[in-house]
Amino acid sequence: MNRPIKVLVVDDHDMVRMGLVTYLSVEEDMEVVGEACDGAEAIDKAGKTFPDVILMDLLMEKMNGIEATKVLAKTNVKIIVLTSYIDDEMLFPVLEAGAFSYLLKTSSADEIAQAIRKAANGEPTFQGQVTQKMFRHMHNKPKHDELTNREHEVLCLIGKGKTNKEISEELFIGIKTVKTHVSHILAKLEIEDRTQAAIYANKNHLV
Amino acid sequence: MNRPIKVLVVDDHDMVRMGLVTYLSVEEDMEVVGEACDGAEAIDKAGKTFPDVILMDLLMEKMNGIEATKVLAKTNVKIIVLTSYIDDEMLFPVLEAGAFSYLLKTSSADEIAQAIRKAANGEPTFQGQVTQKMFRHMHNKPKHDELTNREHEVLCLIGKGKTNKEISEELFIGIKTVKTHVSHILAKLEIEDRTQAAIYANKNHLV
DNA sequence: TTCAATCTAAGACTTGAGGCGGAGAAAGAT
DNA sequence: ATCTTTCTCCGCCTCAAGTCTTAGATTGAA
Repeated sequence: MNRPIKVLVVDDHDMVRMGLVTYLSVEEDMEVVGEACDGAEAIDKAGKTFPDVILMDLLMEKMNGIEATKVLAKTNVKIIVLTSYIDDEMLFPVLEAGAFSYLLKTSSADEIAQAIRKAANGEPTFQGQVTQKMFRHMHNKPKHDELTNREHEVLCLIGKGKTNKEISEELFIGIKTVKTHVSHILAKLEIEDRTQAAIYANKNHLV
Repeated sequence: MNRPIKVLVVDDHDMVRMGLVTYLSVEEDMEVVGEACDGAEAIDKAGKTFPDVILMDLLMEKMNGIEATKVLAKTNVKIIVLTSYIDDEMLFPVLEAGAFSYLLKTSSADEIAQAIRKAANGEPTFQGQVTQKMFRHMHNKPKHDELTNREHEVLCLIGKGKTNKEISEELFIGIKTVKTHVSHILAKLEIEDRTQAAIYANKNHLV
């Protein structure tokens, strides 16, 4: 065996970091070179410690894991997402952002160690339902994927119960423009009115 | 100092248990007497190790934390709920079930140790917004309680995205009547339009 | 019996929402 | 250099939504 695999642990939960560090310390072929509790700190630490693998939590206070992954994936570090549950809203964005593996926090310590070894070797690990979800995602992507950024913003505000006037003020655009966006949203989502749009936004956790 | 506080750690995440155990082992006044990864195992272990305090996760595979709390709270053990986020759907049921303290997993290791000491001493700990939520829960029971049966029915249909006309047909009443109900709903819920009503209905799982 | 709550509904009125069609500007892709 | 996408905005039009006020019928409680 060569040099140990250098691991950076990123999680805003004290105890999760502690658990990971404790376990990984007994594994002889890997070494925790740093810890971070948010995305920004992760980027900072990664620039100093040059890890081979990063264990990354997704939900964190300051900068979330997706943002950090986007930045870090540009280097050659392998990012293993380690999250509490499979959330469609997070899964695909983070995979697109460049995550290399996707594990649930219910994983045993051993499974995590295996995933780290594989990642260092260039093999991704995807837990259970993730593969299925990816498959479904490919063949049946959500309708709101077709929305433009602006339309997405408007839909979010509709989902909060805002009127067109309020939206126009919040986005600094004219009411007419908002109406145009709304019409496009309704057409793309194949629904009839803003009420259904609001329901859609909430059901799909776009709010 | 007397005998150490006996702690039982219940969580289905390997790493969380490991993190807790690691930390608590350096605290001299407490001792982890057992670990469990679901509610059933927790009850079993508690019956054998007689802990003073139980750190309990809520979301677990087999038997969830609420069920386990209901059973265990009947003994004199103090149960500290340790969860990822404040979910109204879980908070009050688990408090009613007999939980003694409520902490977020974002807590520092030190905060958790403090909560354990306090619990052993008979003092509950509630983190941040929990107290506020409890207060609001007590004094501000859901607004839709004031709704009449008919209004409740109408609200549900609004929550499904139906128009007044559709509602009138579904309930075999006139559109004018539906409008009357809608107006009353908006007034009682203190909102402005049916879109907000739809969001309300969905958020409060009235659909 | 009397009173309060609920469900029903009407008329008159205002306004927000949404469709339809057109159009200019900027940015990227080819 | 041209085409496409996206974001911006206009006017015109229709209709659903919502307000306000009033009111009859029923039911159950005081």
